[in-house]
Amino acid sequence: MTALAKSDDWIDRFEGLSKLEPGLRNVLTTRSHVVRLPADSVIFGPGKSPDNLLLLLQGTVRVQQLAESGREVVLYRVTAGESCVLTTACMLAYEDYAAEGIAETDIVAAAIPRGVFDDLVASSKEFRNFVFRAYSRRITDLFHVIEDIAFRRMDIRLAQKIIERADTGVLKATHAQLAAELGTAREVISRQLAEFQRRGWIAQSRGVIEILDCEGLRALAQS
Amino acid sequence: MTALAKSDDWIDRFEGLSKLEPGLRNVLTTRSHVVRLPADSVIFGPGKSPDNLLLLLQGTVRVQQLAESGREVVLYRVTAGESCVLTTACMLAYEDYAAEGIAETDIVAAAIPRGVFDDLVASSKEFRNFVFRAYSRRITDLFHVIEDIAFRRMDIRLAQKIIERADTGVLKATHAQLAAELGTAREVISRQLAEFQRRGWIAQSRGVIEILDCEGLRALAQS
DNA sequence: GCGCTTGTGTGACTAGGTCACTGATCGCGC
DNA sequence: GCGCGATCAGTGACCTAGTCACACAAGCGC
Repeated sequence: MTALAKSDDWIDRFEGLSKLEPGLRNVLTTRSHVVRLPADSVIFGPGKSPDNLLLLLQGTVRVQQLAESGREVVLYRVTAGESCVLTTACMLAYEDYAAEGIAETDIVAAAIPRGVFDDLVASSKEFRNFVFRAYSRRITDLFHVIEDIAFRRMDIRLAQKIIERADTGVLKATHAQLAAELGTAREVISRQLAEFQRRGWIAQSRGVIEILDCEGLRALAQS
Repeated sequence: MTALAKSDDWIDRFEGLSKLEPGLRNVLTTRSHVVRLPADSVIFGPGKSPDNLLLLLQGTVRVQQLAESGREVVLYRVTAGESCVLTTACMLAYEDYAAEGIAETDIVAAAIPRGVFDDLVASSKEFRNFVFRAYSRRITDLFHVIEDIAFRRMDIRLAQKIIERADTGVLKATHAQLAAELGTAREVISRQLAEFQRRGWIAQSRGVIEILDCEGLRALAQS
């Protein structure tokens, strides 16, 4: 709370905000507060619309869509230096959505109340640009999700996902989690991974995928 | 051009704008202009980002996503009384999108230049609400598209689409067009429609589907 | 009528999703 | 260390959806 809340240096972590006029920087820091949330917190979701715009300082938030069937797809992730615009500005109006945002790690974020958000949009062209660019970013993310789900092959999408999310050649995730990432069923992931393993691209153990042949995966991912 | 452009009564066709202060109504009418476009005009698309926000007065605009493979999905439609917010505010920033907006009928729309849009967002809380609600609407539409594509069965989606788009019991569309609506292949539509026909729910002829048993379709659509 | 274009029907095949399981592995309490 | 419940992974049978390569049919201009 204290150290971060009293300085305004977090503002500079946001590309579009660094050029904000000093007066408005002040508004931002004095009228927002820094919050910390543990991993797995539900930031927003059906029946829980937030009344703050969150600017993420540390950690990542996963935004996913749930179906009644219980299946899910990951829509996008908000990482440090990005904002959760869709939550505040959008969710207000149409409540029949089924997306939720979950803290994937412990997070630190600046929370801007609705009223302050509105004031800033009114008074700063910089801030408006920041907001609309953030929207733009998210919406193009959604377009990509749609394109992937509708038109791309699962093996390619899975290979991409593994490369994208593998940290130092190792990915800690269960088959069920990967299935939820890609909006498919667990069995499909199991079968695809078995095939990747057969080809010598990966090694598997419970909850862990180790990349053995990154080139093999990449070749598939790019096709 | 003339009659519509000189009066401001079109503003009242937009729910969120009717309460706009008189001064801003004036800004809207004097600094925007009414445009007419023929059916099939490309409003925006890859390589063609618009520099006006369109408020649709008459007609409908279809927004669809194209894949390199040539396949497409319809994302949503903008109808009279709605605005094309995603086009202006979003497309500015991230250019690597593959969505396009097409006039589905001849259209009449009020075109608000970027600068005027920005001024209005800055000066009117009403207008901000209008804009953010419009965003909200579109984004929830996208969520529904994702949910449909990822988790719903084709036969159900097709039945819904037929009901939704059939005018007085008749739908003029080719199988290929319906396939593009739903992001699937033409053959899939042909087979599903053959099945619907076999069940006596519809009759088909070249480019036309006639609903014979709306209840049958509806029962499927709601399951 | 003849040919062209566009729309539709079909069979064979592959990819992906569902269902109903079994077996493996882990953490934990005792 | 042992047993046990919970979680994770593997598998076969089956169904739905998408792909490919066609044939066939309807409208249209000339």
